[in-house]
Amino acid sequence: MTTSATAASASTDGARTQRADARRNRRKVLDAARKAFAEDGLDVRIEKVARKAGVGVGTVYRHFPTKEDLLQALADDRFAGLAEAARRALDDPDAWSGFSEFMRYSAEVMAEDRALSEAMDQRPEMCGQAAEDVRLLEIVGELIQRAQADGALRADVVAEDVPSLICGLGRATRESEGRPSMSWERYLAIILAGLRPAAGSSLPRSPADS
Amino acid sequence: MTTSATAASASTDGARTQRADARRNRRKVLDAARKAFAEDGLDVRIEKVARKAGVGVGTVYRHFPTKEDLLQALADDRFAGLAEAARRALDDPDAWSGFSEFMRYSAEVMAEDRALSEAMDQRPEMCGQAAEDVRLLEIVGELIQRAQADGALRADVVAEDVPSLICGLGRATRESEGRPSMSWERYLAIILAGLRPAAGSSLPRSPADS
DNA sequence: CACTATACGGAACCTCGGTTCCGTTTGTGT
DNA sequence: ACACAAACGGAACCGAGGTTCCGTATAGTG
Repeated sequence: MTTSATAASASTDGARTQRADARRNRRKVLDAARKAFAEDGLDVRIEKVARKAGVGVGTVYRHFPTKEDLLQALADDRFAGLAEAARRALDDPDAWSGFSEFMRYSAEVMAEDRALSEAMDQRPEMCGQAAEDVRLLEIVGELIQRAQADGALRADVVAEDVPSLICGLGRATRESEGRPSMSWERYLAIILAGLRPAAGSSLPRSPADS
Repeated sequence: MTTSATAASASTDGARTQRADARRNRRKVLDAARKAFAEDGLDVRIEKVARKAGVGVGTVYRHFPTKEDLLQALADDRFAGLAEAARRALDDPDAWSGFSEFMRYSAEVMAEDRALSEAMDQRPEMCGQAAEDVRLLEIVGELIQRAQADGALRADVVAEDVPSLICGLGRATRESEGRPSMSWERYLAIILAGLRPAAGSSLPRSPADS
């Protein structure tokens, strides 16, 4: 079956025999889907994706048998990007700076992609799987431990918290789409501040007050 | 046409002539809807609401011409509750404590009601209207200013931030439904910590939050 | 107890959007 | 240039779920 008889072209063998335009269209669909999902969230119409890609719905479906499959492909992509960013962050000599840079990057991605944050609480398994595939939590875990070892990060933070926080951040931000004055950066700042170890360790509780 | 002739019973005149069981059913529907929406989010099936309420779909529709109307009623209710809580918080002699109690209350509501947080970013106008109706932002604004005057709250926080933060909090929390180990309280703590004035900026630390 | 307006239940209806199908077009090897 | 499999486009199909309709049951009244 694979590399069937007649099929020639051979080329890179590894590259499944596939017509050039097909490969091109796949790319176009993926790109259009990325934008469309980012704009409209989980319930974009396939037809809109097709239109944006300049192809027919049939074509979308040949490349991705199901809307869910398309979403999955997108998710895998995004998570791969996050994992990549997390790895880069590990190289930062300063643990806290690495961690917060990673948070910033993630927040930005989340804020720009409406479907991503929606998927995170409407398709937990899908995201879990995607994250698993790229070892995201392991890497983030390291990031966290390094920062905690430096005493730069609350001790009770766990790798699993990060997706939730980032996701909440994304959500919080979207609210502000209308009002350009409000940016996700402010929220990120608040959360990062909240993640520093409590001033007097444990909870900030002082006897006196003003 | 209106208040047609025959119609009697009068009673409180203000209370539209309405059969007793109708009133009872309306209540049942509303309660069932509250639970159903909270569990399944914006896309519960009306039929499920009906089943939970122990009535037929037709009945649901007599009381609420549209799913959207039902949602609106629920939203109004929730926002009224929040406004109420905010007013109570204003009575707290300690500004920060009042503010953080309000945040806690809101987070709890958000965490328990899946539809509410979904509505906040999928039906902005609806929520905006509901909040408007109960002057929510005004009250929260006061809450904030009081806390800021005490130097207990970051100076750059605005009333409009609260819904976003709370909403994000709700979202962040839902993620953890499966793993009971993770509670919204941790996230609330992080955000509250992040909302204190930046460490450097003088002013005595204020009292408890709990 | 009889009567009627009000409510009820739930089957039928309608719309929307994902998915399939098939006649047509196009890339690729000869 | 030719032939054919691969790929395409988009109309048609189908199930899901919101909404409507109408025959039946009931609260309220004389």
